Amino acid sequence: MTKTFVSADDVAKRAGVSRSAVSRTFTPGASVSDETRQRVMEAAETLGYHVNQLARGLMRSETGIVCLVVSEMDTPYRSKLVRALTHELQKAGKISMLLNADRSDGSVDAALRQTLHYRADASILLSGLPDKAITKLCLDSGQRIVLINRDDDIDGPLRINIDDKQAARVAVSAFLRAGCRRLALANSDVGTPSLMARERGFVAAAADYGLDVMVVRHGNTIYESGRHIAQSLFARLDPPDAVFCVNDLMAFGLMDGARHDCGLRIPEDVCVIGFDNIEQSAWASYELTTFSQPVDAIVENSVAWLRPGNDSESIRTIELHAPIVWRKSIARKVS
Amino acid sequence: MTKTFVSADDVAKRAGVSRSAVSRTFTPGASVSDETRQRVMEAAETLGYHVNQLARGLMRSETGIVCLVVSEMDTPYRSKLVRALTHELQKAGKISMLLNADRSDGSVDAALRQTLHYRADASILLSGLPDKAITKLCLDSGQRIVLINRDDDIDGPLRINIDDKQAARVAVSAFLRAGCRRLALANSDVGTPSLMARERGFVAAAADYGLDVMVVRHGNTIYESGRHIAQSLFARLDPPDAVFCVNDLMAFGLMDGARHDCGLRIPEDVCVIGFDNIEQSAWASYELTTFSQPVDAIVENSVAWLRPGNDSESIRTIELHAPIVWRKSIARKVS
DNA sequence: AGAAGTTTTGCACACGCTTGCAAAACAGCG
DNA sequence: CGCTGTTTTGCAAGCGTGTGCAAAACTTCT
Repeated sequence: MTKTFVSADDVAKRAGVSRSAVSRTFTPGASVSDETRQRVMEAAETLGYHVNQLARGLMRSETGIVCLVVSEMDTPYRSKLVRALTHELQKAGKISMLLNADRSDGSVDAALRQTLHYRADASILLSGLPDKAITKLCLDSGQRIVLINRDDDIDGPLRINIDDKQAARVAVSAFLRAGCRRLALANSDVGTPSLMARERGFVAAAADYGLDVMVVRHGNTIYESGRHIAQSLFARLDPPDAVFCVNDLMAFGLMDGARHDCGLRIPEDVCVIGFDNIEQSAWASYELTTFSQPVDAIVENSVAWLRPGNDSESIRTIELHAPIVWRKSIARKVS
Repeated sequence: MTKTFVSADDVAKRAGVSRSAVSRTFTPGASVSDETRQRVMEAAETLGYHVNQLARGLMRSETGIVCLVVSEMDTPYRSKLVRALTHELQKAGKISMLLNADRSDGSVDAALRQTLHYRADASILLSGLPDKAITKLCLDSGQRIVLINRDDDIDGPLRINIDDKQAARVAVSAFLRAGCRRLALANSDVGTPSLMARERGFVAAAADYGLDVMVVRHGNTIYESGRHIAQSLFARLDPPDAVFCVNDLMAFGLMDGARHDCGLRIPEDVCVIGFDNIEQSAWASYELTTFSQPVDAIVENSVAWLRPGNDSESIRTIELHAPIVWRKSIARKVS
């Protein structure tokens, strides 16, 4: 347990130069002669020197730290997003702190506090909704905030949303073209803005065609809820012939429920559409028609917003399109 | 863009005390009277003060930062582990930095360098294998290192491994009891120590019973590879009646391939066992018998190792048991 | 009240870095 | 060689915190 980090002073001594020279060597664009840079680099290499970013962050206004606030990150869609975000952030020279906001109770706020403790340059929220006071505190501290799929009305953060309404409309028309008439919607009890937007959009679009929708909400936005909903939906005397699930996980549960619990065939007896287009949608057991989350665009926009020199005043909300991906969970009814 | 963080000085001025008093208020166990603590807390609250952990890390030897190095983190098993780790680390007062080691080429080394840049207290490696020189550098800097399922022979890190050999042996005996005799093993080309241990363990255990194993390796350790392997295995004149897949994702691919591409039934025509026990194993479409990764134990041991005051000299390797989880992908052959 | 013992408090230095500023070194030129 | 203009370099002052040390304040006891 020596716990001996090598400092710029050590390197300076070894290279026979001043500490400033070392600092400048590792500061892009600073004025150092090729010769000293060479010697510094050499000394740094043999000593194993690494700039202390904590100390650097103390002087500069940027720390290079970006916080990702996310709950239930082992969900396929979330983990995909987190992977893509960290990857892109690293490419942009940033480093990501992962803040788990799992315990529901005020945990997003606690996470944002950590964000302040570590003087993060920015925070990206994938889950939950922060308290306005804390959000304001972060913004006042010069932090940038990105809200992904959280439909907040606070001014200051960048909001990236999916056009859920539009997607829901496409879902309805897809069902109708396939000859379905008894529409159902499977949602969770969670009530996230985007989930509710999908539900409302679907119901409204159906209403435009004069159709009612059986809306069922249950539990969390997970597989088991979908399966549970299948059992209650297909026990009805007027069971649906088409179900729009607010995400893929619920869709898989619903499909498995329909097939294995209720003895139904998909798409012959019932058509299903999901949302997110996670890996599993393409698996042969599901072949789920679903809407593709524009992960790349989300990431790209988030990272671009963090780059200095973009006028933070101009854009505040970005709405992205989620295109439908056709697979085999929907097909024309033979009448 | 004010970028104005409030410092301990501001709080001190507001509360009418010295800056030391503020510092001590936020240092557990320091000597402050109840009255001043009260006043400091109040001032801090109204001003929105948050201790600068970067500066604190400069003085103390601990930064509270733990780095998680992981590639392909959207894999179900990995994301589950990352979620559990961050959760437990947060409970222990640590914060996790997520380092994406996706680009294969030396990216683990680059990640470990970041680890040094931010003076992390510890690093936990879930993927890849680091260069020995860099590992040594980290250790020399007083960092603790945990290698999960990387069977490295460097001395210094804590190594947490699964008893793959034992699991493989259980798999063989399960197949034999079910009446299977033509065993196969589906592996990827990746060649991770743990994957190879499963393969070798399975082949060796089968040999003990005088049985040969058809070993097939293909691509990455993912769904598609499993499906591909199914097609090649079941095209043989002596197709297997039991397949052990080195992870669940490959098992799902293999099952879907067997069922949807080759028209086989599971478990009637072929029995399957996987590894990891991820969410999807319990889904009705798969009902996969598999080995459960002891995620909680892995996390618990990792975090315990980071706690100060455990004698870092004593334990170096922990081998954990992965119990089998019985589901329906294996059943007695009717002979 | 005064002595002795216990908290509490403020000062000042250290941590490892960046950066403005002025001195030093260098290059170009007559 | 001296003059001017351009790099390069070292000094020193910060950045926001923790902490040893001695002075100050408070307690307790005779």
